[in-house]
Amino acid sequence: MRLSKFPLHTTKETPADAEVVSHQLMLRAGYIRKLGAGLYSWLPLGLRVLQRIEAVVREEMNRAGSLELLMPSVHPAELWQESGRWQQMGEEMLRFKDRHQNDFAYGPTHEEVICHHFRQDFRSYKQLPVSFYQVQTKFRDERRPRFGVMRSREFIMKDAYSFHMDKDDLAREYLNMREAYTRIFTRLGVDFRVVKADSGNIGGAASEEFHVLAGSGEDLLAVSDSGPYAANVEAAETLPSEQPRAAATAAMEKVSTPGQKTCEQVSKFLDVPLTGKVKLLVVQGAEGGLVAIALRGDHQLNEIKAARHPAVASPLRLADPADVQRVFGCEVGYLGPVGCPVPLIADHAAAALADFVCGANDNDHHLRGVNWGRDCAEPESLDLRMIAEGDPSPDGQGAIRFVRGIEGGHIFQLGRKYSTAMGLSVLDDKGASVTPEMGCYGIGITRLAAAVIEQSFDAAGIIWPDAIAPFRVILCPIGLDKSETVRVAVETLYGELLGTGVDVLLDDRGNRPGAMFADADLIGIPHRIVVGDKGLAGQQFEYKHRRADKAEMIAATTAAVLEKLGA
RNA sequence: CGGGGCGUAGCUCAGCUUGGUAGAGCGCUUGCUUCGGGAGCAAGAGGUCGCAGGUUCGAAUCCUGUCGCCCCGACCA
Repeated sequence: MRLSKFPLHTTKETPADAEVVSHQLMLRAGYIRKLGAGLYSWLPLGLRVLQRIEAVVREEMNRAGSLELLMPSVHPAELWQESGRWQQMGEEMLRFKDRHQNDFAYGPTHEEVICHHFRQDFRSYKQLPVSFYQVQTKFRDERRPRFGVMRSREFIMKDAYSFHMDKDDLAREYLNMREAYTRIFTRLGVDFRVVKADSGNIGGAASEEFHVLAGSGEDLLAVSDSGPYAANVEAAETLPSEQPRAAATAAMEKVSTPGQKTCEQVSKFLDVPLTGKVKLLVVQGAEGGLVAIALRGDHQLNEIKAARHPAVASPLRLADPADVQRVFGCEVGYLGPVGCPVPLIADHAAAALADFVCGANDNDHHLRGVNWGRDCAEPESLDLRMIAEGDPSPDGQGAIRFVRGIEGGHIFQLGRKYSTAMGLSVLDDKGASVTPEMGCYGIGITRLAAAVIEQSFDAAGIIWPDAIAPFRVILCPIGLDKSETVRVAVETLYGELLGTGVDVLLDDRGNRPGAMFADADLIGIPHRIVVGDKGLAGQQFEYKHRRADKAEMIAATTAAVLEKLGA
């Protein structure tokens, strides 16, 4: 491609409304342009990157035995009503009516649609297992789109769905996809981690996320400092202490704590560590009523874990303070397990405390020297809290530290949630009806483009890995319109590179060298060849990798250039 | 959804407090000179000041409404 015929719109100034570097650089380098909140156009340069990513994804999906198809982005409401998600999805799903006043949704995901097609055509165990994928535009009406294409409303996703006769075969395919994803992320040249995940409202059992590690990532990951453990903090389990609970030594005592409502205040006021305090959160119960949850003072509730408890309403909702006042007879801030008027469950760490401090269920008063089993009922003890930095890794190897990641892929074993809801069934080899097991597997194509940049840039601009660079090499002729020698040399090289199938960009705009180099660096082409009279005098081109500090001289031949490109 | 902020030239922004006929830098066009890390000089083109209403002799500026965009927060005990 000749830059004289390729619209390249770069800017020196950083757009005001871009927060993260990937967003800034994609705008500055002319990869994307904003159309509205969470809506971006991909300019020719940017589209090339998307197509590169898609190509890698397609190759590996095909290799893994998945079959590409294409489903509509607009879905009839009936399908979503059938699965129950028409109600569940909430505002995130964009809904509209057609001219006949029928309801439709712009598909945020395609489980319902693929299930519908499956039941149209699949009858026999002989047709299973089967796996389909598509690369399709999705729309999720995010409450707050941000960070450019990293969290946009419209985005391109590769989503795949597999169908199986039993759980074992689903587990096999899950591993197959896990390997395919690992190959994809490796080929894209990113530093990534596979982490245990919560399956969210999509439902199902096993689930892992592929995270591109980056400080600007929106997800917090709990990883072991010395073992393989890695989980999204939402999903990270915590272990009960191996030490038995200490024996009670203190007598329970009511103390006045006027105005001390938070754990921090009480801790300071009574001079006891946060780790010696039990706090009580009150949430809506599953069947009306309230449920109390006891946590150690320094711990945070994990809402996902709590909502899984059968007595707790799902999704989790904190109790209205007025209801708490009515039932407990005191303000939130003075709640405690002694005389707790509602069912109580406790996190392992809170249940392991002895001689602890807690609210007295009486305004402006707390209790100290409280012990489970003696002063109040022994609680049901389970894992309810967020994992914290410094906690032992749940697999017993090392301690937890937090890192940030960008979720680029997610694999699920869905089980039969959708196949049941959508009425799928096939006959097995004995003629019995079986509801197939399902898996689903997603990769955020547009998000990955941004994620790669978050990991690979410098002060001058983007640094693309070879695998997804819009062009592999850029030719920068110095004094193109003055020197016939340069013109002939660069045109020859350009033609020969094209002939070998290399994606080559020729900067034939006649710019000054500084402007040429600045653009080349900003748009992030990994290899650069400078052709100038100086070098040609010694039969040499100048080669520089985008990451290298300095250029080097190579023989002025196409073969020497190809060798540098690793082609 | 709650809170805050911003809409003025293609881009980044000033002007608004104290109403008086619209500005800078970058970019763009033309010419000359330059030519190995975003060149210099000169001459130009380019804006219904988001939109609608109101106040006023007069509104980018004041008032009301509306639309769009950005940021923070969304659960604490």
